[in-house]
Amino acid sequence: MGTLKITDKHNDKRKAILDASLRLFCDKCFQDTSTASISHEAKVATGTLFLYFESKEELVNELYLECKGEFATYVETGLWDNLTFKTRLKHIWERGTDWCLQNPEKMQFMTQFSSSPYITKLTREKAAHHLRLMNEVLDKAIASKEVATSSVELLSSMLGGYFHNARLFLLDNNQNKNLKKWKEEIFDWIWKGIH
Amino acid sequence: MGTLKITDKHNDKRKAILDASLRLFCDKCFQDTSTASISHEAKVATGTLFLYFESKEELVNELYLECKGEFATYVETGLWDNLTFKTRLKHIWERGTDWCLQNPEKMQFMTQFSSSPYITKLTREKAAHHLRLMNEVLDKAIASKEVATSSVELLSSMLGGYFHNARLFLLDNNQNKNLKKWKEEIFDWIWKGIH
DNA sequence: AAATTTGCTGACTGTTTAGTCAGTCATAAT
DNA sequence: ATTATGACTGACTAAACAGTCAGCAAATTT
Repeated sequence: MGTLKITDKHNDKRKAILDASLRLFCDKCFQDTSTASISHEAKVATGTLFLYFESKEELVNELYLECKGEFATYVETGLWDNLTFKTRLKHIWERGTDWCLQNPEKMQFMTQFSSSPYITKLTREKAAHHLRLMNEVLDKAIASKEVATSSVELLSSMLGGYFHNARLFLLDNNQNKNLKKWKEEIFDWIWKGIH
Repeated sequence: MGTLKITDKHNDKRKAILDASLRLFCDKCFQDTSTASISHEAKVATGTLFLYFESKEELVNELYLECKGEFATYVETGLWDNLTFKTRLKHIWERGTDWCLQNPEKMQFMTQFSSSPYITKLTREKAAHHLRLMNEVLDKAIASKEVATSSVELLSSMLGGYFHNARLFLLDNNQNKNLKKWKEEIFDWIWKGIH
């Protein structure tokens, strides 16, 4: 890859390619989305894609990281240290849900690629680092015995899965007028389970 | 596909191809597993695969259906009508967990392909039909008000996700001596949440 | 105004793959 | 023993794809 100067114009093309990738990867899987179709959707030449990203794999890893980063930034905004554990957990639940409902494509993409072999270990580590504030909330709650569990890993895994499934369910039923009621019902449910 | 007589020999080849597919699909995704490699692993010629399955897609759909069917049969064995809801839910949890721990490759394959675009709507419907006894348990519990929820879909989705995540967690920590304790802790957790 | 640099283009290539089909071989029927 | 059947084979093909590169055009420098 020739080194490109980082300018506004540069970022426009880069963003156009990432946006096009997001749309296409949601429709088809990694292998069935050709670099040619991404370039076409982004309205750049086939070669341009490889100026901005070394390979198709690097492209999808970058996209994954940007989505996770955006999610983490949104969720962790306002997650102050001095709040109670329940308030902080509710904050994560509320803002996480909001972001997912407002960014269905990004949510779908992250779900689809979270178990993909094309996302490298390094990318996963970087993504986990983005979410470190959220993990701190759990760690502190366990340390201060606010949650009864025999294993940190178990709690973290279950809660992650819980949130994830619930968000997917709400996303599937986004049109429904009971959305707000369901959101509250699910949180109560989670809280009953872990407390 | 020419029509093949169904004999023991026939079933041997068919099974060899399905077994090889399972092993390879766990390693790589659909697109990165070539029919040539499946044939090689199954010790048959490349053309033979297409005598038993019309296409690579039909092969993966058949494999998916066989796995789901095997799981359903195992879980639903002994799931009698006359037991209490809690006993029946515990039965599903216990046997579901056992099967997953004993069939890690099939579990991995089902997880990987449950959100794959290569599994058709028809296959999903057939798979759901295999699991209808389990769904009956939920329906009856809701009808008899043993579970408080505002939505059958919500309960079903959350419980499915719960079980699924918990099984994945136990599978990841299969070697651990706390396995039995964790299994019980998770069930109590689930029960606390829904009851 | 000329020269140089740099972003961008898209036709092209080497490789890989699903699926085919003409032919072989083992078994069964006559 | 001869013929017939049908499972099985594997070299082959047409299509698709990631990534390249020689050249162009616009911007920047001299």
